[in-house]
Amino acid sequence: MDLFVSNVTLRLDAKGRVSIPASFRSVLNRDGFDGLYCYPALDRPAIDAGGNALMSEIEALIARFPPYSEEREQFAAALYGTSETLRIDGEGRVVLSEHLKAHAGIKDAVAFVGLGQKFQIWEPERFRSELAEATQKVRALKAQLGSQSGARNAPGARE
Amino acid sequence: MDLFVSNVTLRLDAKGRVSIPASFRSVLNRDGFDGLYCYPALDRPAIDAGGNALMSEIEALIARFPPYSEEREQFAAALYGTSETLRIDGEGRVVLSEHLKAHAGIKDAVAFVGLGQKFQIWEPERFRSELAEATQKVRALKAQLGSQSGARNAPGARE
DNA sequence: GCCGCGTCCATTGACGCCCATATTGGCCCA
DNA sequence: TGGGCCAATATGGGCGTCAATGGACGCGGC
Repeated sequence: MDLFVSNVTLRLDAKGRVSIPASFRSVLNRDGFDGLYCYPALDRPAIDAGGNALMSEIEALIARFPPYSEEREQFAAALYGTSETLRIDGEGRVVLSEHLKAHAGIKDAVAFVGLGQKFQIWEPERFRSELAEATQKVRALKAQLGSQSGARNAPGARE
Repeated sequence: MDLFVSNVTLRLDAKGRVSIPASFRSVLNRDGFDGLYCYPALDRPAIDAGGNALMSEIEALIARFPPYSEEREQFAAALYGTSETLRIDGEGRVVLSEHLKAHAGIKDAVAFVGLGQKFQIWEPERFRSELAEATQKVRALKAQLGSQSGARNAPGARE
């Protein structure tokens, strides 16, 4: 398995530590990255996290803009400038910075959500509502695809 | 055989384990995927399950959206975020998570239903009524088609 | 010093893995 | 063609290991 999938909710202990789910850790290990690369998600109260794959993605995104262009500088600042590399302890735990926790509204528990190439860290309650909203959108798209292609479901549509 | 077909009902044991039908397992083996990829079906109380073929479908669906777009993030959360890869033990059994069981209303038995590229897992009673309803629709459709060409029974129909 | 952080150790509960049994269904042979 | 043998599937249970969590110790730095 080389993708982040599923979601789990785990609690922070008194020292602010939280275990990274074992399945996510194994993906990170395979990816070969010592630590956890993360930054506040651009347009939502969550933390984006991942390893080398995520860093490459960001690099590619920024490389689309010409060097020294305004957009490039802004993207670089927004992504690189706010990112952190968290240390993972012997038990597979990390300590989120105050800045990250504030951005996501995290208090004493977090939800780890697999997104394929990366994963996000949410305050559990906020994730619940986000998920409900997202599910509605997917349903709408599926309905759209279904009506376009007649009785047959389009490839990729859920039943 | 590289498609999931037919349906079987099996019981969960005291530890919540349930055998995957041997015919389904052989398809999964051919597909080359160690484990069972599954997620709650979008608009019905069932669990979608499969191997690499199913994962590719999801991947293709998400790839429609550009990286870092809001839609992509939401789709990834709704699809990858709710997926799980279940481990298959030496006897070909899996343990369904509480979340999955809750979605499908599963208690102590499940019905495995082949759908070609993937299969679904239902609470047996619910599947019976779903099947009855589907049969009605197929009958109605068949009546509409009347004596047209080869309007034989549609695949999956029960007389 | 005191506080924060990093490393190490302990507990407990879940889960993976192994072995045992049964019941089904197919196959072979008379 | 019928009976019985065999194999594979479905199911039950025990046990060891690992993950998640909590806490202790020690080395810095402000």
